[in-house]
Amino acid sequence: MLHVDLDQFIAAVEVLRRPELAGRPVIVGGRGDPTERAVVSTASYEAREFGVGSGMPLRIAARKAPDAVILPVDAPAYTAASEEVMATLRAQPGAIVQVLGWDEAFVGVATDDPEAYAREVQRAIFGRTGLHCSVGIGDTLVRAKVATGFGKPGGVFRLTASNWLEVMGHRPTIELWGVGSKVSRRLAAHGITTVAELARADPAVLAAEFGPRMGPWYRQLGRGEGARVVDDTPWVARGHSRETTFQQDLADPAEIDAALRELVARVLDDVAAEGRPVIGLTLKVRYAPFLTKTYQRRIPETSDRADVLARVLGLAAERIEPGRAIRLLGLRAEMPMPDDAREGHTPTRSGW
DNA sequence: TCTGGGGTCCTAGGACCC
DNA sequence: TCTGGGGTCCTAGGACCC
Repeated sequence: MLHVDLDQFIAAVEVLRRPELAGRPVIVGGRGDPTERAVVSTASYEAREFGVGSGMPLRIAARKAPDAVILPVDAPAYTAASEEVMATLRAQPGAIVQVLGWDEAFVGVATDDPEAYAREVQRAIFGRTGLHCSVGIGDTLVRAKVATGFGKPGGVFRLTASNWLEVMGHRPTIELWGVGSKVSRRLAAHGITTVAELARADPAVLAAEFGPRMGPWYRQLGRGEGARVVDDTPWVARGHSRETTFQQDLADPAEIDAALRELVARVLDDVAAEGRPVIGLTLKVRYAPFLTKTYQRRIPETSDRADVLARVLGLAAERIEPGRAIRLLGLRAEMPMPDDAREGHTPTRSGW
Protein backbone atom coordinates (compact mmCIF):
# COMPACT_ATOMS: atom_id res chain seq x y z
CA MET A 1 0.00 0.00 0.00
CA LEU A 2 1.17 3.49 -0.83
CA HIS A 3 -0.05 6.70 0.75
CA VAL A 4 0.47 9.75 -1.43
CA ASP A 5 0.29 13.20 0.15
CA LEU A 6 0.92 16.48 -1.63
CA ASP A 7 3.39 18.82 0.06
CA GLN A 8 1.80 22.05 1.37
CA PHE A 9 -0.87 21.44 -1.26
CA ILE A 10 -2.98 24.58 -1.12
CA ALA A 11 -0.02 26.92 -0.78
CA ALA A 12 1.76 25.06 -3.58
CA VAL A 13 -1.19 25.51 -5.94
CA GLU A 14 -1.20 29.24 -5.20
CA VAL A 15 2.56 29.54 -5.79
CA LEU A 16 2.23 27.66 -9.09
CA ARG A 17 0.02 30.37 -10.53
CA ARG A 18 2.00 33.21 -8.92
CA PRO A 19 5.63 32.16 -9.27
CA GLU A 20 6.76 35.45 -7.72
CA LEU A 21 5.56 34.03 -4.36
CA ALA A 22 8.08 31.18 -4.43
CA GLY A 23 10.26 31.22 -1.34
CA ARG A 24 8.02 33.68 0.50
CA PRO A 25 5.83 32.90 3.50
CA VAL A 26 2.34 32.25 2.11
CA ILE A 27 -0.78 31.80 4.22
CA VAL A 28 -4.12 30.73 2.75
CA GLY A 29 -7.28 31.14 4.77
CA GLY A 30 -10.79 32.56 4.84
CA ARG A 31 -11.23 35.49 2.50
CA GLY A 32 -7.63 36.47 2.93
CA ASP A 33 -8.46 39.21 5.40
CA PRO A 34 -6.70 38.78 8.77
CA THR A 35 -9.14 41.14 10.50
CA GLU A 36 -12.01 38.68 9.89
CA ARG A 37 -13.14 35.62 11.80
CA ALA A 38 -11.27 32.93 9.88
CA VAL A 39 -8.49 30.37 10.29
CA VAL A 40 -5.44 29.22 8.33
CA SER A 41 -6.13 26.47 5.78
CA THR A 42 -2.50 25.95 4.81
CA ALA A 43 0.77 27.74 5.46
CA SER A 44 3.79 27.37 3.20
CA TYR A 45 6.94 25.92 4.75
CA GLU A 46 8.38 29.43 4.88
CA ALA A 47 5.35 30.61 6.89
CA ARG A 48 5.58 27.60 9.21
CA GLU A 49 9.03 28.85 10.21
CA PHE A 50 7.21 31.67 11.99
CA GLY A 51 5.06 29.23 13.93
CA VAL A 52 2.04 29.53 11.65
CA GLY A 53 0.01 26.36 11.17
CA SER A 54 -3.33 25.02 9.99
CA GLY A 55 -6.33 25.87 12.14
CA MET A 56 -4.74 28.93 13.67
CA PRO A 57 -6.84 32.10 13.68
CA LEU A 58 -5.82 34.24 10.71
CA ARG A 59 -5.39 37.24 12.96
CA ILE A 60 -2.78 35.42 15.05
CA ALA A 61 -1.04 34.08 11.95
CA ALA A 62 -0.70 37.57 10.53
CA ARG A 63 0.82 38.75 13.78
CA LYS A 64 3.36 35.93 13.85
CA ALA A 65 4.37 36.32 10.21
CA PRO A 66 3.91 40.03 9.44
CA ASP A 67 5.54 39.80 6.01
CA ALA A 68 3.50 36.83 4.86
CA VAL A 69 1.30 36.99 1.79
CA ILE A 70 -2.25 36.15 2.90
CA LEU A 71 -4.52 34.74 0.22
CA PRO A 72 -8.22 33.79 0.16
CA VAL A 73 -9.26 30.15 -0.12
CA ASP A 74 -10.06 29.30 -3.76
CA ALA A 75 -11.74 25.91 -3.50
CA PRO A 76 -12.44 25.42 -7.22
CA ALA A 77 -8.75 25.86 -8.01
CA TYR A 78 -7.76 23.21 -5.47
CA THR A 79 -10.45 20.83 -6.66
CA ALA A 80 -9.18 21.16 -10.22
CA ALA A 81 -5.58 20.55 -9.17
CA SER A 82 -6.65 17.61 -7.03
CA GLU A 83 -8.48 16.00 -9.93
CA GLU A 84 -5.34 16.24 -12.06
CA VAL A 85 -3.35 14.55 -9.31
CA MET A 86 -5.88 11.74 -8.83
CA ALA A 87 -6.14 11.16 -12.57
CA THR A 88 -2.36 10.82 -12.65
CA LEU A 89 -2.49 8.24 -9.89
CA ARG A 90 -5.21 6.25 -11.63
CA ALA A 91 -3.10 6.20 -14.78
CA GLN A 92 -0.25 4.40 -13.01
CA PRO A 93 0.08 0.74 -13.97
CA GLY A 94 -1.96 -1.56 -11.73
CA ALA A 95 -2.96 1.24 -9.36
CA ILE A 96 -6.13 1.06 -7.23
CA VAL A 97 -6.81 4.55 -5.90
CA GLN A 98 -8.75 5.55 -2.79
CA VAL A 99 -9.06 9.32 -2.46
CA LEU A 100 -8.94 10.67 1.11
CA GLY A 101 -9.24 14.37 0.45
CA TRP A 102 -8.00 17.13 -1.81
CA ASP A 103 -4.39 16.27 -1.29
CA GLU A 104 -4.04 12.63 -0.38
CA ALA A 105 -4.86 9.13 -1.52
CA PHE A 106 -4.04 5.51 -0.91
CA VAL A 107 -2.70 3.56 -3.85
CA GLY A 108 -2.84 -0.22 -3.81
CA VAL A 109 -0.49 -1.97 -6.19
CA ALA A 110 1.34 -5.27 -6.61
CA THR A 111 5.03 -4.56 -7.19
CA ASP A 112 8.43 -6.01 -6.30
CA ASP A 113 9.92 -2.59 -5.78
CA PRO A 114 7.53 -0.20 -4.02
CA GLU A 115 10.21 2.48 -3.61
CA ALA A 116 10.80 2.60 -7.35
CA TYR A 117 7.04 2.70 -7.92
CA ALA A 118 6.74 5.56 -5.42
CA ARG A 119 9.48 7.53 -7.18
CA GLU A 120 7.68 7.02 -10.45
CA VAL A 121 4.45 8.31 -8.90
CA GLN A 122 6.27 11.43 -7.70
CA ARG A 123 7.83 11.98 -11.13
CA ALA A 124 4.46 11.57 -12.88
CA ILE A 125 2.62 13.94 -10.56
CA PHE A 126 5.31 16.59 -10.83
CA GLY A 127 5.41 16.18 -14.58
CA ARG A 128 1.70 16.66 -15.01
CA THR A 129 0.94 19.23 -12.30
CA GLY A 130 4.19 20.79 -11.09
CA LEU A 131 3.33 19.65 -7.55
CA HIS A 132 5.59 17.76 -5.16
CA CYS A 133 4.39 14.90 -3.02
CA SER A 134 5.62 12.53 -0.36
CA VAL A 135 4.89 8.83 -0.38
CA GLY A 136 4.49 6.38 2.49
CA ILE A 137 4.80 2.65 1.94
CA GLY A 138 3.23 0.21 4.36
CA ASP A 139 1.92 -3.31 4.87
CA THR A 140 -1.22 -1.79 6.40
CA LEU A 141 -3.06 1.42 5.55
CA VAL A 142 -2.22 2.88 8.94
CA ARG A 143 1.50 2.23 8.51
CA ALA A 144 1.50 3.67 4.99
CA LYS A 145 -0.32 6.78 6.21
CA VAL A 146 2.03 7.32 9.14
CA ALA A 147 5.09 6.60 6.99
CA THR A 148 4.34 9.55 4.73
CA GLY A 149 5.17 11.99 7.51
CA PHE A 150 8.72 10.66 7.63
CA GLY A 151 9.09 11.20 3.89
CA LYS A 152 8.17 14.87 3.91
CA PRO A 153 8.99 16.86 2.00
CA GLY A 154 9.38 15.14 -1.31
CA GLY A 155 10.58 11.78 0.00
CA VAL A 156 9.63 8.14 0.34
CA PHE A 157 9.51 6.15 3.59
CA ARG A 158 8.55 2.57 4.38
CA LEU A 159 6.89 1.34 7.61
CA THR A 160 6.05 -2.32 8.11
CA ALA A 161 5.63 -4.77 10.98
CA SER A 162 9.42 -5.13 11.06
CA ASN A 163 10.27 -1.48 11.82
CA TRP A 164 7.02 -0.07 13.22
CA LEU A 165 7.92 -0.22 16.90
CA GLU A 166 11.51 0.77 16.29
CA VAL A 167 10.39 3.94 14.49
CA MET A 168 7.12 4.73 16.31
CA GLY A 169 7.37 2.95 19.66
CA HIS A 170 8.92 5.80 21.62
CA ARG A 171 6.76 8.51 20.08
CA PRO A 172 3.71 10.07 21.76
CA THR A 173 0.33 8.54 20.96
CA ILE A 174 -0.94 11.78 19.45
CA GLU A 175 1.27 11.13 16.42
CA LEU A 176 -1.03 8.26 15.47
CA TRP A 177 -3.66 8.85 12.83
CA GLY A 178 -6.93 8.91 14.77
CA VAL A 179 -5.53 9.91 18.15
CA GLY A 180 -6.07 13.57 18.90
CA SER A 181 -5.47 15.78 21.90
CA LYS A 182 -8.43 14.52 23.96
CA VAL A 183 -7.75 10.83 23.51
CA SER A 184 -4.01 11.19 24.07
CA ARG A 185 -4.78 12.96 27.34
CA ARG A 186 -7.20 10.24 28.43
CA LEU A 187 -4.61 7.61 27.54
CA ALA A 188 -1.99 9.46 29.57
CA ALA A 189 -4.32 9.34 32.57
CA HIS A 190 -3.94 5.54 32.37
CA GLY A 191 -0.16 5.83 32.17
CA ILE A 192 -0.12 5.33 28.40
CA THR A 193 1.96 8.02 26.74
CA THR A 194 3.89 6.26 23.97
CA VAL A 195 2.89 4.18 20.98
CA ALA A 196 4.68 1.15 22.44
CA GLU A 197 2.74 1.50 25.67
CA LEU A 198 -0.51 1.68 23.74
CA ALA A 199 0.47 -1.40 21.75
CA ARG A 200 0.73 -3.46 24.92
CA ALA A 201 -2.08 -1.79 26.87
CA ASP A 202 -4.72 -3.93 28.59
CA PRO A 203 -7.66 -4.22 26.18
CA ALA A 204 -10.10 -4.35 29.10
CA VAL A 205 -8.81 -1.01 30.38
CA LEU A 206 -9.14 0.55 26.93
CA ALA A 207 -12.63 -0.86 26.43
CA ALA A 208 -13.74 0.47 29.81
CA GLU A 209 -12.38 3.92 28.98
CA PHE A 210 -13.34 4.24 25.32
CA GLY A 211 -16.12 1.74 24.70
CA PRO A 212 -16.33 -1.65 23.04
CA ARG A 213 -15.34 -0.53 19.56
CA MET A 214 -12.95 2.34 20.06
CA GLY A 215 -11.02 0.71 22.91
CA PRO A 216 -9.76 -2.28 20.95
CA TRP A 217 -9.26 -0.12 17.91
CA TYR A 218 -6.82 2.20 19.70
CA ARG A 219 -4.72 -0.78 20.73
CA GLN A 220 -4.64 -1.91 17.10
CA LEU A 221 -3.55 1.57 16.10
CA GLY A 222 -0.66 1.38 18.54
CA ARG A 223 0.47 -1.76 16.76
CA GLY A 224 0.07 -0.22 13.34
CA GLU A 225 -2.41 -2.96 12.50
CA GLY A 226 -5.66 -2.59 10.58
CA ALA A 227 -7.04 -2.73 7.08
CA ARG A 228 -4.78 -3.94 4.28
CA VAL A 229 -7.12 -3.28 1.39
CA VAL A 230 -7.35 -0.13 -0.70
CA ASP A 231 -11.04 0.44 -1.44
CA ASP A 232 -11.77 2.34 -4.63
CA THR A 233 -15.56 2.06 -4.55
CA PRO A 234 -17.04 5.47 -5.28
CA TRP A 235 -17.81 7.68 -2.33
CA VAL A 236 -21.47 8.07 -1.31
CA ALA A 237 -22.09 10.96 1.08
CA ARG A 238 -24.25 10.39 4.16
CA GLY A 239 -25.27 14.00 4.17
CA HIS A 240 -24.45 17.53 3.19
CA SER A 241 -24.02 20.52 5.44
CA ARG A 242 -23.36 24.21 5.30
CA GLU A 243 -22.45 26.54 8.10
CA THR A 244 -21.58 30.19 8.46
CA THR A 245 -19.71 32.03 11.16
CA PHE A 246 -20.99 35.58 11.13
CA GLN A 247 -18.49 38.39 11.21
CA GLN A 248 -20.74 40.02 13.79
CA ASP A 249 -22.97 37.97 16.07
CA LEU A 250 -26.61 37.83 14.99
CA ALA A 251 -29.39 38.88 17.31
CA ASP A 252 -32.13 40.27 15.08
CA PRO A 253 -34.82 37.61 14.38
CA ALA A 254 -35.21 38.85 10.81
CA GLU A 255 -31.50 38.35 10.17
CA ILE A 256 -31.63 34.89 11.69
CA ASP A 257 -34.59 34.00 9.50
CA ALA A 258 -32.78 35.21 6.38
CA ALA A 259 -29.65 33.27 7.32
CA LEU A 260 -31.68 30.08 7.80
CA ARG A 261 -33.35 30.44 4.41
CA GLU A 262 -29.96 30.93 2.79
CA LEU A 263 -28.59 27.80 4.49
CA VAL A 264 -31.57 25.71 3.42
CA ALA A 265 -31.14 26.84 -0.17
CA ARG A 266 -27.44 26.00 -0.25
CA VAL A 267 -27.80 22.61 1.43
CA LEU A 268 -30.70 21.63 -0.81
CA ASP A 269 -28.70 22.59 -3.90
CA ASP A 270 -26.02 20.11 -2.82
CA VAL A 271 -28.59 17.41 -2.08
CA ALA A 272 -30.51 18.00 -5.30
CA ALA A 273 -27.30 17.71 -7.30
CA GLU A 274 -27.25 14.06 -6.24
CA GLY A 275 -30.96 13.54 -6.86
CA ARG A 276 -31.48 12.07 -3.40
CA PRO A 277 -34.17 12.86 -0.81
CA VAL A 278 -33.74 14.15 2.73
CA ILE A 279 -34.49 12.02 5.79
CA GLY A 280 -33.01 14.07 8.61
CA LEU A 281 -32.07 17.61 9.60
CA THR A 282 -29.54 18.94 12.09
CA LEU A 283 -29.58 22.59 13.00
CA LYS A 284 -26.34 23.79 14.54
CA VAL A 285 -26.30 26.95 16.61
CA ARG A 286 -23.19 28.46 18.11
CA TYR A 287 -24.28 31.04 20.67
CA ALA A 288 -21.90 33.79 21.66
CA PRO A 289 -19.30 33.60 22.88
CA PHE A 290 -18.72 29.97 21.82
CA LEU A 291 -21.37 27.53 23.05
CA THR A 292 -22.47 25.08 20.38
CA LYS A 293 -25.83 23.29 20.39
CA THR A 294 -27.25 20.90 17.80
CA TYR A 295 -30.93 20.29 17.27
CA GLN A 296 -31.60 17.17 15.30
CA ARG A 297 -34.77 15.75 13.81
CA ARG A 298 -35.68 12.73 11.74
CA ILE A 299 -38.19 13.67 9.05
CA PRO A 300 -40.36 11.71 6.62
CA GLU A 301 -38.42 11.22 3.41
CA THR A 302 -38.92 14.19 1.12
CA SER A 303 -37.51 15.95 -1.90
CA ASP A 304 -39.80 18.93 -1.56
CA ARG A 305 -37.84 22.11 -0.92
CA ALA A 306 -40.74 24.02 0.62
CA ASP A 307 -41.38 21.12 2.99
CA VAL A 308 -37.75 21.08 4.12
CA LEU A 309 -37.72 24.84 4.58
CA ALA A 310 -40.87 24.72 6.70
CA ARG A 311 -39.38 21.99 8.89
CA VAL A 312 -36.12 23.88 9.39
CA LEU A 313 -37.94 27.07 10.31
CA GLY A 314 -40.17 25.09 12.65
CA LEU A 315 -37.21 23.42 14.34
CA ALA A 316 -35.51 26.79 14.71
CA ALA A 317 -38.63 28.40 16.18
CA GLU A 318 -38.94 25.58 18.73
CA ARG A 319 -35.34 25.33 19.79
CA ILE A 320 -33.30 28.47 19.19
CA GLU A 321 -33.11 30.38 22.44
CA PRO A 322 -34.73 33.76 21.82
CA GLY A 323 -32.68 36.85 22.42
CA ARG A 324 -29.31 35.10 22.55
CA ALA A 325 -26.63 36.38 20.23
CA ILE A 326 -25.63 33.81 17.61
CA ARG A 327 -22.11 33.40 16.27
CA LEU A 328 -22.73 30.56 13.84
CA LEU A 329 -25.63 28.85 12.13
CA GLY A 330 -25.29 25.51 10.35
CA LEU A 331 -27.59 23.04 8.67
CA ARG A 332 -26.99 19.43 7.76
CA ALA A 333 -29.32 17.31 5.65
CA GLU A 334 -29.06 13.57 5.94
CA MET A 335 -29.86 11.34 3.00
CA PRO A 336 -30.82 7.68 2.83
CA MET A 337 -27.91 5.34 2.05
CA PRO A 338 -28.08 2.77 -0.69
CA ASP A 339 -28.08 -0.75 0.80
CA ASP A 340 -24.66 -1.66 -0.51
CA ALA A 341 -22.97 1.37 1.05
CA ARG A 342 -24.29 0.87 4.55
CA GLU A 343 -22.56 -2.11 6.08
CA GLY A 344 -19.29 -3.49 7.27
CA HIS A 345 -17.61 -0.40 8.61
CA THR A 346 -14.88 -0.56 11.18
CA PRO A 347 -13.96 2.71 12.82
CA THR A 348 -11.38 4.60 10.84
CA ARG A 349 -12.24 8.18 11.72
CA SER A 350 -12.25 9.32 8.16
CA GLY A 351 -15.21 7.64 6.73
CA TRP A 352 -14.06 4.65 4.81
C1' DT B 1 -4.63 32.88 20.53
C1' DC B 2 -10.38 33.66 20.84
C1' DT B 3 -11.25 29.78 18.12
C1' DG B 4 -13.53 27.95 9.68
C1' DG B 5 -16.03 24.59 7.03
C1' DG B 6 -17.32 19.97 5.38
C1' DG B 7 -17.27 15.51 6.54
C1' DT B 8 -17.52 10.68 9.37
C1' DC B 9 -18.22 7.60 13.25
C1' DC B 10 -18.94 6.39 18.23
C1' DT B 11 -21.23 6.63 22.80
C1' DA B 12 -24.84 7.17 26.04
C1' DG B 13 -29.42 7.69 27.66
C1' DG B 14 -34.31 7.54 27.04
C1' DA B 15 -38.47 5.92 24.59
C1' DC B 16 -40.81 2.21 23.04
C1' DC B 17 -41.86 -2.57 21.91
C1' DC B 18 -42.22 -7.52 22.72
C1' DT C 1 -48.20 -5.58 40.79
C1' DC C 2 -42.81 -1.85 42.82
C1' DT C 3 -40.76 -4.46 38.53
C1' DG C 4 -36.83 -8.55 33.73
C1' DG C 5 -34.35 -8.35 29.61
C1' DG C 6 -33.28 -7.64 24.87
C1' DG C 7 -33.63 -5.02 20.65
C1' DT C 8 -34.19 -0.83 17.96
C1' DC C 9 -34.84 3.95 17.10
C1' DC C 10 -34.01 8.69 18.20
C1' DT C 11 -31.42 12.66 19.98
C1' DA C 12 -27.35 15.23 21.83
C1' DG C 13 -22.70 15.50 22.31
C1' DG C 14 -17.89 14.35 21.48
C1' DA C 15 -13.83 13.29 18.82
C1' DC C 16 -11.23 13.20 14.82
C1' DC C 17 -9.68 14.10 9.96
C1' DC C 18 -8.50 17.12 5.89
